[in-house]
Amino acid sequence: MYICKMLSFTEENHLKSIFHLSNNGTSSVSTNAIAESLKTKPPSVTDMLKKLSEKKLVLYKKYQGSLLTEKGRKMALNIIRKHRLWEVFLVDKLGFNWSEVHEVAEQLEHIKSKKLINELDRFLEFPTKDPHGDPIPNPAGFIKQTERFLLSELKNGEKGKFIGVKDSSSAFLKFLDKRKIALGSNIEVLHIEDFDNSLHIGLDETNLSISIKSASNIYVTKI
Amino acid sequence: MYICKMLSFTEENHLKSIFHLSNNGTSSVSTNAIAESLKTKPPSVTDMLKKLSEKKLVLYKKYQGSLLTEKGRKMALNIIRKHRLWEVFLVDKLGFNWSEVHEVAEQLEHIKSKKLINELDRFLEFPTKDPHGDPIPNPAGFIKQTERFLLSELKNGEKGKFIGVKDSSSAFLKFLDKRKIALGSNIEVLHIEDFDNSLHIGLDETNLSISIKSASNIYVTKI
DNA sequence: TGATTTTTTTAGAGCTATCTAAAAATATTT
DNA sequence: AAATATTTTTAGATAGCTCTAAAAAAATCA
Repeated sequence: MYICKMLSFTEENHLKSIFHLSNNGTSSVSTNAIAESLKTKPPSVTDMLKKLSEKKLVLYKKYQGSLLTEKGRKMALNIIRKHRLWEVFLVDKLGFNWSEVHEVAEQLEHIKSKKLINELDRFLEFPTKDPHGDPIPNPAGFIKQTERFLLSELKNGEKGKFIGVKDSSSAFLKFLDKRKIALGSNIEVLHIEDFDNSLHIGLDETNLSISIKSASNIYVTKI
Repeated sequence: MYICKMLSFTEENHLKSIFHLSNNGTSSVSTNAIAESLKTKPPSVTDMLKKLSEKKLVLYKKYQGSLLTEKGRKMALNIIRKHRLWEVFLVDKLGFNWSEVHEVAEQLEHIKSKKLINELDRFLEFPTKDPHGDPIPNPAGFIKQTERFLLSELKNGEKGKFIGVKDSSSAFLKFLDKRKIALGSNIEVLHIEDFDNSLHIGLDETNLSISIKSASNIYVTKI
């Protein structure tokens, strides 16, 4: 029988980090990038890459960056599935704000119990998106991406529906809250300022200006 | 400001173990007993006791056993509070059987987030007992014990209400399930067998026999 | 009480995960 | 292409938690 030995928190975090840095596991990732994203140092990452490579979760060749294997990608997606389901739980059931859930979900995602996560999924009525608009992988590790654009990519006069954020830092989410920009909002690009590329946008019944930096963190579907 | 440095899983498990082995933190506990309950070896426990003693969570003197300080007792109760609230969640919301929750709750109890546990408490509507009938400490670490007896202590003809189990091993809980002995059941001692001390009991509309060993694992209130 | 057994601690080692400093490989610039 | 800069790895150290084997203390027994 095939036994998938249990991974440590650290191993799981590395897999997740590689996944996020690699276009959903499709491209290869540098050691430094992983270290930065995990707030650790490159030598620690090198050690871990060797270990994950032995476990056939990562393809690793010295100095050549690292790439998830199919098995590693599946494990990463499983952790992400857990993370996002817990985020839904925290917001929908416990009344957390979307800016507060990440830290707690980082802990909850490491709980090991198939039954727990499947029952949680059912309890939440099989959600497909987390509170930030990110898709929730199914138990087999399949993830459905809808075609999306950054708000900053839209041209004058184009309309989009706000479906997710790129950077889900607490600061940015609170920024959006303050301006009443919520998932599902319809946004129209009314004018793009030549001087600083800031956008004047129509949001529901009101108008406001946001910087190019903010617009580059907002995902929309064109409508 | 007073900062309570975060404890590791291992430290938390030791505190919890000492609490359970010490009549709710009132008496002192032997090193071997702790090692046995944590399925670890005595030298590991000795090391940990020194550490917890430095943190003022345990009173420890070489060869003299160990006793929780008030601070240590509070921390243990907080972990137990989390454990039991999660058990309620698993049974009431996710449909787990009471025999399946322990292992998962052992993981969930270590999640660090005050907000999480307080909101969970509210979401569960402030339960006072876990699925095995054990009381849930309040956020301040206060725990309410109802007067209880072992079924084996009851005399012929006495009646009790089943309110909890002493040993909540999965095997014993399944044993109770099979016999339809559930929390809240009313039990009457009809006869105590001289030969092997087994009990003939009345349970709701039926009668059955259980061994003295089983009866010594069942807590009741007299009615 | 003296001998024996049990409990507990010390000593020393291994494993994981982390780090810093220095060396090696790769990438960039001139 | 050579010099320089950056990235990555190696080497060696530290900290937490675990173990076994042996020593020390306490408890039990005869």
